[in-house]
Amino acid sequence: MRKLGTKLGKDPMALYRYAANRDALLDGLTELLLDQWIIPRTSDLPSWQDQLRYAAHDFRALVLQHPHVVPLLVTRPLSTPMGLRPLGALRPLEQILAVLRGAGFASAGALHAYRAYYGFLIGHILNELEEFVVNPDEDELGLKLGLHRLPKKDFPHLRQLAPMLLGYDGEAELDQGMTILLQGLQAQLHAKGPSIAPSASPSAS
Amino acid sequence: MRKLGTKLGKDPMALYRYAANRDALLDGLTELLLDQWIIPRTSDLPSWQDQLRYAAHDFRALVLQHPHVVPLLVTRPLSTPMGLRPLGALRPLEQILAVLRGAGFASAGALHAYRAYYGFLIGHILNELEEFVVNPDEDELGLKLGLHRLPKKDFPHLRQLAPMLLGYDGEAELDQGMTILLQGLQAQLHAKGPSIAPSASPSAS
DNA sequence: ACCGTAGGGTCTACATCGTAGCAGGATGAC
DNA sequence: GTCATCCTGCTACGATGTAGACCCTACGGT
Repeated sequence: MRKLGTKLGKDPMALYRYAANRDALLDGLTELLLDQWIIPRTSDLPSWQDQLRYAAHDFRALVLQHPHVVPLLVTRPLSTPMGLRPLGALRPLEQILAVLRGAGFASAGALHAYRAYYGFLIGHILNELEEFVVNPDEDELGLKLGLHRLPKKDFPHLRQLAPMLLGYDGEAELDQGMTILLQGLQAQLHAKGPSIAPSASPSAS
Repeated sequence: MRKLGTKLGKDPMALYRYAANRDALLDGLTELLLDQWIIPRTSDLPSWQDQLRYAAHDFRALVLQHPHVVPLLVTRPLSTPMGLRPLGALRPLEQILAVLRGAGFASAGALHAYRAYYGFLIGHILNELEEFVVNPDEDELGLKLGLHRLPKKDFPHLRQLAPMLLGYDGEAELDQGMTILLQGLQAQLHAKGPSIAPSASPSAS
């Protein structure tokens, strides 16, 4: 607030003319971001898998431009009920549901599919934004990543990962994950009927 | 700090004998939680898919007992490089890598598979912990979930979801997602060879 | 020309927070 | 006895979010 105020050359209190409080302002940030998320329309991209795949890459590109909003993106929904979120933040959800319904999912199936899709997507983002580099100037891999600290006995596999950690290709990895997920969803769709796995307890608590 | 201090009947400053600062204390919390995560050993559960499935359910049960650490769990790694995390927080990672290597994944493939797995897992958790209920006392679904606020024209699909939102079964949904993911990983494993999609740059930097 | 109202800005003040600095007190080794 | 080690407490400082009041400017109606 104070920092933002001076950044704008205004009094910090001036901000409260535009947002009720700090949290509301942060909610606005997430809305601004989510509202930029483009979900291809069925008329532009006939295959629903392609639509979702494209949307996933678009989302990734978007949040990578604003990595600092990611913590907000994941923590705010934990305290703000869906019904109270700004409309701009719900638009992508609605559009994805539309894509899924159009693909043939029943309404419950569409919800499940959306959850799997979006969950996977932000899970990937969280993975991609994790830090590994400890000493950027260091040449030796183990030192650069701080992995030398780990006992060789207890962390043999982790210590071997150093080269792969640096060669991370987030886009390829997301695409690969999407392939898995979309194939899985398609299989569920073709299985029709229950659409939700016929295991577990039939009566919800 | 102050709150915690009074809760313990001690001076807030006494805490600083045990943790360098607030952040370190929060890191300790996540370590405490992650260290309770049980990854079944191959000797106990021969199928690697079953191991990962079991671990996923265990993780879910664990964090549902401590939902307030979830924000820490997802945001802390964004600022703490992997190499600096406490050992207890890295142990599950190491064990999962061991499971994957044992299943036949090469070291790069194991990393990719781990990322897909863990990303999917926390994505699910974030989904499951989202709030929807606005007015718990309200009987009418739309009002209860606050969905009445959404324009019918713009949010037809979302408004239809009310009944499904309340009948959420996180355990079944996680299990279903795991089925998709594990099948996908197995397919990658059997494809052998590159194990990672044959695109992108072959030479790591 | 006047006034009223609304929108936006600033100042001050307060409670709350994390934490540095120092001063004890308790315990056990020698 | 003396010392070192560990732990606790007090005080104080700076930073933060924000309530409350006051003020300035713009503008429409008359």
